[in-house]
Amino acid sequence: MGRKVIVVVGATCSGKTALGLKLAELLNTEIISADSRQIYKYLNIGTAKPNTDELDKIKHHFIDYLEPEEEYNVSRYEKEALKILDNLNVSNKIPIIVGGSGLYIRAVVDGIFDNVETDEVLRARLKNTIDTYGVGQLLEQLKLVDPESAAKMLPQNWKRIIRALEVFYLTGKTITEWQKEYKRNIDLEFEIYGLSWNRDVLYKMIENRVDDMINMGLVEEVKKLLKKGYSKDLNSLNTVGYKEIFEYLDNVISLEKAVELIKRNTRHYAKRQLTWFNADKRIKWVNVNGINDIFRLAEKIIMNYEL
RNA sequence: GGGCAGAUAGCUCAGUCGGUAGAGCAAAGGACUGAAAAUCCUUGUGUCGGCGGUUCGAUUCCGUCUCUGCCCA
Repeated sequence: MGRKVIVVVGATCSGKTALGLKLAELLNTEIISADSRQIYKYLNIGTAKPNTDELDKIKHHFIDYLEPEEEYNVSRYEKEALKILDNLNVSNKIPIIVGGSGLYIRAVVDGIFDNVETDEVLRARLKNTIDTYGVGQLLEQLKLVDPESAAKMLPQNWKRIIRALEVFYLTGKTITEWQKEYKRNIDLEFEIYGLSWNRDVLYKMIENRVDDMINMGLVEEVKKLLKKGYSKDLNSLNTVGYKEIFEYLDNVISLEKAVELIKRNTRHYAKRQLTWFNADKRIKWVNVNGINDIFRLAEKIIMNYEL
């Protein structure tokens, strides 16, 4: 029987942070964030990052971990997260993973095939093919070598197509085959808890939180990022709450419209998260309807662990 | 008080030369293996404002009423 790891998932705004903090406090342990945006420095208000008090009180990993211009990927996340899980095990602490980035969670829980590194030269060449002949050319190539993954690819996802071809050209084996073969051997047992809210209530909370973000100075935060010289084309800034404010600052839309769009896009995001997590049958869903439910849940969860 | 224009899906509107209707947005469902807060796919039945009339048949034409907006008094 492996070492236990507690995982907290759920839609944005569902109280994951609160539950994680409570659990970490009760179990005297640390939090491993699985959030592809809170991982970046200077994205605070718009990502609903834990505040400085909370970060001082409980040690958080992968918060303020990257500069906004840094490229990152799930495979790196998996490796680095596993290292932290090891360290915590050594010091006899039960790790708590908290986050809404489904792919990151999956990478840690199930692993992600990592036999094929990236090859920037090859990528550049493939990108060149796209620029000259269009993405259809690459999709045709992929159809020939790996029809199974080609069938799932859409032309708009050219980065995914490049990745699939990259894997094939570097190894002579398709990404589909690699995925099927992939098996990871780690001695960890993940307990995944999902926070479930009535959809209408969740949406209402999302809307309130967006209003709060504006009151807390989201527009100023975005202006500061621009002043620091960060481009809005950065992946880190292709984020709900930031891209809409860029539009407002460029006078494309009004602030009112930007707020409305942030609310809608956050709802859409929450829905995508739920679709993702609902597919994972290992998740233990807990209905909650307020912060007290979350504290009660924390108490209940820790009863399963000897202190 | 008079005139004009509206009233159709949760919202904004289109349309039916009379055979009970369709777009965008919202919403819902889904996919996802090195961008993942990303990137995509699928889904449109609603007393066509109420009541009468004409008609085989009215959401569509006519009358009337109600409501909304604008204009004139």
